[in-house]
Amino acid sequence: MVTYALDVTIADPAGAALASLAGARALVARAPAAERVADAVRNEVVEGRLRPGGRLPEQALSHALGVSRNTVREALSQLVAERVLVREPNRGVFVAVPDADAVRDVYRARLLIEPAAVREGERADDPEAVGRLRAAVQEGRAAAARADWPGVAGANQHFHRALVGLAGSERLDQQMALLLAEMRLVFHRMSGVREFHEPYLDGNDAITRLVEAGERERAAREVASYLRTAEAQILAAFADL
Amino acid sequence: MVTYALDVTIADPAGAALASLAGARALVARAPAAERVADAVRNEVVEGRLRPGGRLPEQALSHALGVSRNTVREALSQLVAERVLVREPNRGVFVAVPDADAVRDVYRARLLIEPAAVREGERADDPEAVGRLRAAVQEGRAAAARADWPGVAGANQHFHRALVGLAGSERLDQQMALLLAEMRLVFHRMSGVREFHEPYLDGNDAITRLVEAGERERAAREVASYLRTAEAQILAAFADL
DNA sequence: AGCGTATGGATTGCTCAACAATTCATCAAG
DNA sequence: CTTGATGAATTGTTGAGCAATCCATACGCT
Repeated sequence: MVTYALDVTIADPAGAALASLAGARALVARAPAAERVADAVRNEVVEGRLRPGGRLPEQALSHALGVSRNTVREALSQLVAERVLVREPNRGVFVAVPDADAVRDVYRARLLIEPAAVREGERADDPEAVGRLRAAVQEGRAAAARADWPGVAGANQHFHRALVGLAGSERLDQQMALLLAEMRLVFHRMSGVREFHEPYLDGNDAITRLVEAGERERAAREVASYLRTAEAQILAAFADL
Repeated sequence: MVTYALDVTIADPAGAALASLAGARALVARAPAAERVADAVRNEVVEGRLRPGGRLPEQALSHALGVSRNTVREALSQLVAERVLVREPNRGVFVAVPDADAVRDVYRARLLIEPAAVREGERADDPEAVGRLRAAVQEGRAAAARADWPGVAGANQHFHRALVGLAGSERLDQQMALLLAEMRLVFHRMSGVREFHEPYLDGNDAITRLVEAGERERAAREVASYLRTAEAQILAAFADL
């Protein structure tokens, strides 16, 4: 091992081979505790095991996850910043309960970003990026075949992440991940996840084909109309609750 | 005081008037300590008093700001999530040093969001939203007249926030605030802030006039070309450093 | 019953002190 | 001039503790 590292150094005086190991640092140093707690809680929330409006007492989490209350606190703060949780001063943090306004706001953002990513994205003809679209479509079909409706919902989210991925911006990807996490909270307030997501399987396929064919303008319009009907449908479901 | 609250309740049984006070909660409960620390540090950074690459030892901050190290830690985590700071495990947190890749990534995001907001924003003909554009233009001119170049840079940022404000989405506004904070770090790595921002005073004015005239398509194109030249200029400045 | 007021427990917000693990500079040795 | 040891400084994380706040309950009065 030591010998091997030495060889590499000698064979490559400029150190380029060593530089390629820089990314490995993330692997050797395990994720900080607060990060892991945040991931765990976020998972429980988006997976629906913690209901919107539900409370997250610090001590309970501390005990359940085997970390100190301070660490829990750090994790919760991060999730509040992500809008997954809401903090009410001196009362605690709760799973966010998105209202109709939140839905409208999220869709206003998505309606700007997603069609634009399809229309002008720098990676819209990069086979790898487009491949992720196709993969998400197939993932959705497979889940539907198994009658795995949460799986269909997940695939749908992957599809929309792949759409934004066409833009080729890490920062946009990250932002979209937040918006989609919020959307999962919205879905958990609605019933009938199946009826909601199923019709979009074909739509996603159609959009993917358009992108693959380089018909970006038409694909973008399709995405926009997709989003508009989804928003209307969700708002309608919210109206009677 | 008590009597007054009582009167309101009686005069408005539905509680609509009380609902309007919900926002006041934020005023009665002062901002949490971690938040204030984060704001303070972020200010120092974007104001340029803390140089990119500079280190932020926890103990020093704790002592300087009169809060515990735990609180400092919470604030730093938040700023890391905002990409203003970077954490190197077991080494500390540092002011981020954006590289050319970061610049490209930020501009890819801005180039999608800003023109789209101008072209399709739901508030693009709302006088209040458009007024903020005009206000930012005047702020910039006033600052230039005083030879206050950091002021010009600030006004420029206000202008771009106002552009995104045309979309009418809180979440997009917030995202743009992060992108612009990162841009300030970029500027602090460059010299000649004056030469950089001054030419855009007229450009902003022109864009504002187009928006005011309802020429949204042309305004959007103008914004896009604005962003492209700015990016090229910044990347050129980065090339020789 | 209806309404204002204690009272006490539970929880949050924050601090302080401690300790293992890690990094880094220094310095000695090969 | 690299290797290894030594030690100081800093981070990561824990635990205990306390004031402030909230909330449910009980109490008292009308």
